[in-house]
Amino acid sequence: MCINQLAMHKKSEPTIHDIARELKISASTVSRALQNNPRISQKTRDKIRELADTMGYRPNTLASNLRNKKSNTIGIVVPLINRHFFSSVISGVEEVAFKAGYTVVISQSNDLANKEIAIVQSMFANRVDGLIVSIAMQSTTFEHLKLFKKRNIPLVFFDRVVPEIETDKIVVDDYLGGFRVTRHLIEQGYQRIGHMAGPQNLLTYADRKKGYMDALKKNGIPYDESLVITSTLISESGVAAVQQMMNLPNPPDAIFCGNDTTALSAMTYLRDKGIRIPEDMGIVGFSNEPFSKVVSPSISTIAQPAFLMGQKAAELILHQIEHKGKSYQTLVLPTELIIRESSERTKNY
Amino acid sequence: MCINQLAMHKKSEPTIHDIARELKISASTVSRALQNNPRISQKTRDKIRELADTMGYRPNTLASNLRNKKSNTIGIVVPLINRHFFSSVISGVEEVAFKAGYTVVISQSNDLANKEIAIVQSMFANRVDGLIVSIAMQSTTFEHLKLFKKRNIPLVFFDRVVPEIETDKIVVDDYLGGFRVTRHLIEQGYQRIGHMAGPQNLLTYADRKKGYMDALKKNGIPYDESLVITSTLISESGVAAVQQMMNLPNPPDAIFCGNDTTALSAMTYLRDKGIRIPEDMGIVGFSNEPFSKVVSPSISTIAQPAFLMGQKAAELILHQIEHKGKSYQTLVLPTELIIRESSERTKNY
DNA sequence: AACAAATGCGCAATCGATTGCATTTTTATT
DNA sequence: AATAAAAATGCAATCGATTGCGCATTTGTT
Repeated sequence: MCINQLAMHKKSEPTIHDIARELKISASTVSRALQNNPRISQKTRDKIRELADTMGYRPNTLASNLRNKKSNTIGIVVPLINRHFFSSVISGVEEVAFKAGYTVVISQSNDLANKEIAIVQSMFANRVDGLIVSIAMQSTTFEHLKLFKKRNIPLVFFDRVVPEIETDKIVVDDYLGGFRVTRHLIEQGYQRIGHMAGPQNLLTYADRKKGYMDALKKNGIPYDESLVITSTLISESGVAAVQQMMNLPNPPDAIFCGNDTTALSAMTYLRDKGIRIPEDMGIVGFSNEPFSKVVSPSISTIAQPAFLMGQKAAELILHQIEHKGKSYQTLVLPTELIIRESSERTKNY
Repeated sequence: MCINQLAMHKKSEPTIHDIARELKISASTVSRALQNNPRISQKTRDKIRELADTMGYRPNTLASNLRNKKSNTIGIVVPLINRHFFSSVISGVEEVAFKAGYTVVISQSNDLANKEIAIVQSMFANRVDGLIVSIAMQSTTFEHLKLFKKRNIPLVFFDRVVPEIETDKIVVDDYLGGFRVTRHLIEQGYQRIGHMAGPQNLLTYADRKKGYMDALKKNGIPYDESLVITSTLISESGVAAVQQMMNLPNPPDAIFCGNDTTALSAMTYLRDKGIRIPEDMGIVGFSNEPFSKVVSPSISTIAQPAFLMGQKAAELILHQIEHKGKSYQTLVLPTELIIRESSERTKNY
C-alpha cells in the first residue's frame, strides 16, 4: 500500500532513486545491485531486486544511454522498406541486432536524395551506434555519410555502396551474376542478347552490365549498343524497353533484364504479342523476387542472399562498434543463377 | 584553428556548453537561441547559430529526450518484417512518423510469444512514445501489452488485435472479406465450398471464417465441418489441407484459402493432379500478395490496404501521443474482392 | 534626472543512471 | 581489545539539454 501510494504520488515511472529512498540506501547501490555488481552483498542485491519487481521498475535506457554515450541502437536506411529484397535485409539485421541487445531504427529514403540526407542527419542526432545504408538511386553527394566517417561512427554499406567512402561494404557479386546470366543465355543457343540496364551511377547495375558485356566478348559475340537500354527498371520501363528493342531492324532473341519486375512486364508484353517464351525469346531477370518462381513461365533469375546480407551487415557493424577497428572489408556474397522456364529451351533430361 | 583545437582536445561531439564557453555566454542562452526562443536577441541568436554551424554542432537527442521525458520514437512490432503485408504497413507508418518528426524502431516477433514479450519490454525500456503492434500467432497472454496501457503509453493494434485490451485498433473487414469471397464462389456456381482457416485465436482468421459460414447460411448451403481445415497457413499446410479435402467421400469444388500462400500451394498441387482451375475447382486466397496477380492462373483474393493501414496506425498513435485522450476507436478499413482467373468460370462479357 | 517597464541573459536544478573515490561497516588477526 | 585488512555502501560529479526564476541592462516616461 505504502509503496503504491508513493508511486501514485509521483505519477511517473519509478527510478532507482525511488527504490533507494524506500530502502533507505543510496541510488548508487541500487544501480550497482541491478547490474549484479559483486561489490554489493548478495543480501542487499536480493532485497533491491525484489522491491524493484514489486514497484514495477524498468530501467530508463535513455538515461543510461546518455551517461554511457551509447544508444545501443543501429540505424538502417533503405530506399524502400516495402520491397522484398530490402525487407529481407532488414529482417536479417534485426535478428542479429536483437540478439546482441541492440535496437534497430529504420527509415526509407524513397530513393530521394533529400530525404536520405534528412534521415541520416536524424540518425546522427539520435546517436545511433552504427548505420547500415543502401543509398538512394538519386543520391549523388555523400557528405551526409562522410559525416559518420569523420565522427568515427561505424558505417556499413550494403548492395548500393559508395565507392569513394572507405568502410565495410557488402555486395553481391553482380558482375558474376550478369556474366552467368549472359553465358547461360548463350549456352541456350540465343544469339542476339539484349540487356535492360539500371542506372549506371549505381555500382550494382554497372557491374551487371559489365558482366553481360564480358560474357559476350568471351564468347565472341559483338557488343551492340542498340540492344542495351538503360532505365530505372520499373515495370513500365520494361515494357518501353522491350518495345524499343522489338522495333529494331534486328531485334534480340533474348533479354537479360536488370531486375525481375522488368523481366515480368517484358514477358507479359511479349506474350500478348504472340511471342513464345522461351522458344522465341529467352528472358532472365535479377533478384529472385518471390513472384519470379510462381509466374508462368517461371522466370530465370539471380538469387541474392538478402537475409544473409542483413545478418552479415549487422555482424560487421557490431564488430566495428565493439572494436573500432581501422581496417575495412568488402564482403562479396555469392549469387546463384536459378534457371527456370523463361530461358530454358534445351532441356537435357 | 582555435575552435578546431578545442574540438580536438575533447574528442567527443560539441555540445551547447562548448558553444557557450567559446562565446562566453551561458549554455541556457545557447539552448534557447537554437530553439529560436524570442527571449534571446536576434543578434545573439545569429552569432550562436553561426558558431554552431562551423563547429558542426548537432543536438544530442538522447539528452533532450531524457530531459523532456519524450523519445520522439514510435515502436512497431510485427510477426515478420520480411512479409509483404507487414513491410507495407511499416512503410506507411514510417512515412507518416517521419513527417511528424518521429523515429521508428522496429522488431519482429517471429510469431513467438517469448520474443514478443522481450521486444515489448525492450521498447518500454527505450521509452517509446507509442507502440504499434500486430500480435504474434503464438501469443496467448498479454500482460506485456497491458503494461503499456497501465503506464498510459499509447498503444495501437493493427490487423491482429487483442480484444480484451481497450485501445485504438485498425483492422480490415475480415468478416466481410470472407463473406464476399464465399458469396462470389457461390455466384460462380460452386456448390461445395471448403475453407482453409487460420488459427482461430486470431480474430482476423476467426472473422474470415465467420464471414464464410454466414455467406453459406444466407445462401442456404449447409455448413460442413469436414470442409474446414484449420492450420497455420504456411505453404505446406495448404498442400496437406487440400489433400485431406480431396480424400473426402464428397470433396469440395471450390476452396476459400485463408491466405494467398496456401491458395498458391493448393492450386499448384491440384494442377499437378490434373484438376483444372477454375473449371473443376475454384480457388480464392486472401491478402493480395504481389505474386497472386502474376501467377497463372491468377488468384482471386481480397486486397488489404496495408500501406494505408500503416499510415492510419501512425496517425492514431500520434493523436494519442499528442492528446492522451481516453476514447478509443476501431478503424475498419475496407477490403476489396479482386476477381481473377482462379475463380471465374462464368465470364459475362 | 529619477523611476518604471521592458528586454536580455545567467544560475542552478532537473531528467535517471553511472562510476571514481571516499567512507563506513564488518571480519580477521594477534 | 586493538588494529589491520577486507567488504559494503555512500557521496557527488557526470552525460547534454531544458527551464523557472531572478538579476542586470537597456529603453521609455514624465
